[in-house]
Amino acid sequence: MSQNKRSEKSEPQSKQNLRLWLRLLKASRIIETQLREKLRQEFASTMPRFDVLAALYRFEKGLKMSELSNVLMVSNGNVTGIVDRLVKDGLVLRVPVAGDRRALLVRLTAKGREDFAVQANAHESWVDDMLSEFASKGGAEFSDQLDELTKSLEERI
Amino acid sequence: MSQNKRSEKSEPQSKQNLRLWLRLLKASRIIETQLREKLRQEFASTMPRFDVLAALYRFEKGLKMSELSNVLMVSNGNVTGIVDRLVKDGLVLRVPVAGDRRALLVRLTAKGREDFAVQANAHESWVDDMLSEFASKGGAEFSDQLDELTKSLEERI
DNA sequence: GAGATAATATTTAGGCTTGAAATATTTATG
DNA sequence: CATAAATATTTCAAGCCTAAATATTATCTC
Repeated sequence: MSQNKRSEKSEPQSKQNLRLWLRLLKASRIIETQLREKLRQEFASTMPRFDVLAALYRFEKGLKMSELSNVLMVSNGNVTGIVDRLVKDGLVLRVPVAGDRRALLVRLTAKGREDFAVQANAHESWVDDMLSEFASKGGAEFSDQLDELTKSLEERI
Repeated sequence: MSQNKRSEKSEPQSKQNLRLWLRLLKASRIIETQLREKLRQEFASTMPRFDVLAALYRFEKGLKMSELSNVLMVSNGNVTGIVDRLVKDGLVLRVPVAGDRRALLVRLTAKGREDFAVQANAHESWVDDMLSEFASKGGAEFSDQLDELTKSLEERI
């Protein structure tokens, strides 16, 4: 029971916030759906795979499984399966960590690095195609507001 | 025109658009994750279930399976499973459509309607709690921009 | 009407996701 | 040293999600 009793008739603020969230979700889903379809069609891949490769591309020395799941903000068990499949496809390696036999470092293979570079270029241009029209009219400000929103959300945790 | 707002190197537009998308995705994920956790903890339910109930609550006469999947922007086969479970839990009914033996109308039961009303109130206040701080500083404009973004995205399809 | 095409819903196969429990290893404590 | 606590990862069960295949019913065209 929150201290805000929004059930009063003349209190549209919570409705406005709800609408804001629904709009955010809708825009996000449209973009995500299109990107997922592109990844599937062009590279026979998926968003989660792309996200893992992106993280490993950025951290060249590799990431431990737990670090990977932190960076991606997904559960531990989730990453295991995705990495399993990437290993099977030769894009990623599990390397033992010296001095800690519990941990494994996940790293891109040469092929993984090459493949991702191509995919990342395509991905960037897909996003650009989707957003360029909107962004030409105040996209920078909007982007900054999104950043503020995220910060405001993270403060609450 | 704030095209060269960044550094002297003038980052390409596509990078800015990519950042916009990543910020949108991040904000969306934070909210979604928190809502999902709340639904699970408070009502032993999930987002997809909530979404289905919300759609059926809005369309009192019920929706065909295909209409439901259109409204929710998810695949046909997906809805089948969710509705199966909602039927099993007594929140939803499948009703034959007179004159078309292919189609089924999905409708809330009395219990479904009652349960959802409670959940929707809670959901609205969760969202309000998350967004009220941010929304107090220009949230209305931001919301309108989100709406424009969605329209711009939908024009491209 | 007959046959083709479209609409509707389900099933299937494969992958994604979570939280909880299980396993293995390391570190801290008595 | 022994044992408990903490850390790292995997496994598991359940549900979510998609695209493709299937089955049934409706509609269209000739």
